[in-house]
Amino acid sequence: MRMSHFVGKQLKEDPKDAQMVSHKFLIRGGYIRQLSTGIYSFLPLGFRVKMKIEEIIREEMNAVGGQEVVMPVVHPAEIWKETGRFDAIDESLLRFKDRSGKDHVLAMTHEEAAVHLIRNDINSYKQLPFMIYQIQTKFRDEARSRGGLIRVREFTMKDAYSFHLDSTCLEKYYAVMHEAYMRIFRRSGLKNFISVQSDSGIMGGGISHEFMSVNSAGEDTLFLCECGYNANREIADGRLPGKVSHSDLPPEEIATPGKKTIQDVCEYLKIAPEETAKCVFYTSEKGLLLVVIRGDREVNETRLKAHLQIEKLSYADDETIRGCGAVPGYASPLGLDDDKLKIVLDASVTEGSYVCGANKENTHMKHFTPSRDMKEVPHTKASVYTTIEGDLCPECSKPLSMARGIEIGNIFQLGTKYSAPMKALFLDEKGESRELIMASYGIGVGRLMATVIEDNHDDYGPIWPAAVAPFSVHLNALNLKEEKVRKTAEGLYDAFIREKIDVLYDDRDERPGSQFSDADLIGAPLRVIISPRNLEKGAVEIKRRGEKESVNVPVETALSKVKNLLEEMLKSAEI
RNA sequence: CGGGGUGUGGCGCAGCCCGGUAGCGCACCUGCCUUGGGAGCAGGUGGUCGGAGGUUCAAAUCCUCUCACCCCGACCA
Repeated sequence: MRMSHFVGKQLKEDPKDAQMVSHKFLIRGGYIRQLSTGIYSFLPLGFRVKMKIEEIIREEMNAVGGQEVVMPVVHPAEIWKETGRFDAIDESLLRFKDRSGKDHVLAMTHEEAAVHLIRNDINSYKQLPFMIYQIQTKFRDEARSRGGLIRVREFTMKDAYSFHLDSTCLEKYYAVMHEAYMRIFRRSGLKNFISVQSDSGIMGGGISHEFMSVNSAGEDTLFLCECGYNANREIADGRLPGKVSHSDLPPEEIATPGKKTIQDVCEYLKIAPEETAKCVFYTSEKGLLLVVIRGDREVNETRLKAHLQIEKLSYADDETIRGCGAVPGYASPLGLDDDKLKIVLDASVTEGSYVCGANKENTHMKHFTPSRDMKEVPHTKASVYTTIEGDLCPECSKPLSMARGIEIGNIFQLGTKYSAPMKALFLDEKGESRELIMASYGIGVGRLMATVIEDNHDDYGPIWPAAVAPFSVHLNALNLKEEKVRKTAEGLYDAFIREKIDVLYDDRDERPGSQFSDADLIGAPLRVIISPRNLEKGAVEIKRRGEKESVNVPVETALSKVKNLLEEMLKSAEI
């Protein structure tokens, strides 16, 4: 490609909107342009990178038996009603009517469409297992998009769906996909990524993993251990460090006038928050809930929902709290109207003694010892506190460290969550009708592209790994007015094209500084420079993006040298 | 959805407080000159100042409403 006619200009200044490095370079480099909040066009440069990434994904999906399909972006509401998600999902599912008034949605994911696609086609266990995948546009009406391609509303996603006859088969394939994902991210050039256990939320069923690029600008909070335990904050199960103090004394009331918050109580009584227990009231579709948790800890609502199998959770108001006999600000799990609420005793307070509310205005109680005092009170035990840095690894008991991450992919074991309501059945060996067992696997292509920049850049622009670079070679001709320069450059350009090497030829009569700056933003792994200075010695210069040193080679050997270097770079990326 | 902020040529901004009919840098066009890290000189093109209404002899500037976009938070299949 000749740069003189290449669409997508490189910008000198950072766009005002951008905070993240990848966002700045994607705009400045001429990769993408924003059309609306969270909605972007891809310029030729961005499209090329996107295609390269998609090709890696395609290869890896095909390598594990994937069969590529295309599914619609516009779905009739019916299939989403079959699974109940039409009503269950919030406004992020964009709903609209067609001319006849029929409800439709813009697909945010394709479980329903995939099941619909195969349910009449699959009827025997002999056809199982199999996997289909798509690389397509999806839409989620995110409450808040940000960070360029990191969090958008319209995006390209690779989604795969596998179908199995039993959970053994599913688990086996799930592990195969996990490996394929690791290869995809490695080949794309990510430097620091991990898979973490995650919550499956509305998606579904059982075990799930998120693939996270560790990045301080990431949106997710992760807890990591050197033993290999990695978990998203939503599912992390760090153990509490330190000893608990235990008292054999009976509960004893203590006046705490006007002290309603943990902080106030602690200052007043001169104790630490971890010596208190607090009562957190929630309303849910299963009624009023009370979580008794250590004063310094927060309730992890994701874990609470998962534990109680509920979907909706919100803080209860004071009036509701009084309704079960509790006094807001001074609440205690003791002496409540037990059939009006469900009490959850969090693992942070199952042992030890605490200061807790006394269910009386302006009064708390000391020596509250749940293991003893809760014996007569109906309750369930659960671990629903939020893990913090320094908690101990649930697997090896070393302290956990905290990190931020960008979610670049996820895999879910769905079970029969979709196949059951959508009646995707097959006949097993015994001739009995059974529901298909499913899993789904997603990768955000644009987000992955941005993350590759986050992991591979310097102050001047992206340093694309050869496997995903928009061009392999950036050919600079310094001073085109010199006939010799022009001839050599044109000759090499033609040679690269003949050899099917992706080359971007800067044939503009720009000064060297401008050419180099633009080349840095475009980030091709190899730069070939033709200049009067070098040509006097019959040489052209070859330089790797991101490295200071360059080599001069005779004009005649430039082509083969470039070919060798590219091969070498690609090989080192294939692991 | 809550809090904060910004809208003025393609991009980045000044002008607004204190009303008088739009300016700077970059980019772009022409010419000269220059060629190893975003040169220089000269001359140009391009904007109903996000939109609507109002106040006024006069509005980018003051008032009201509205839309868009950004940041923090909530949410996130």
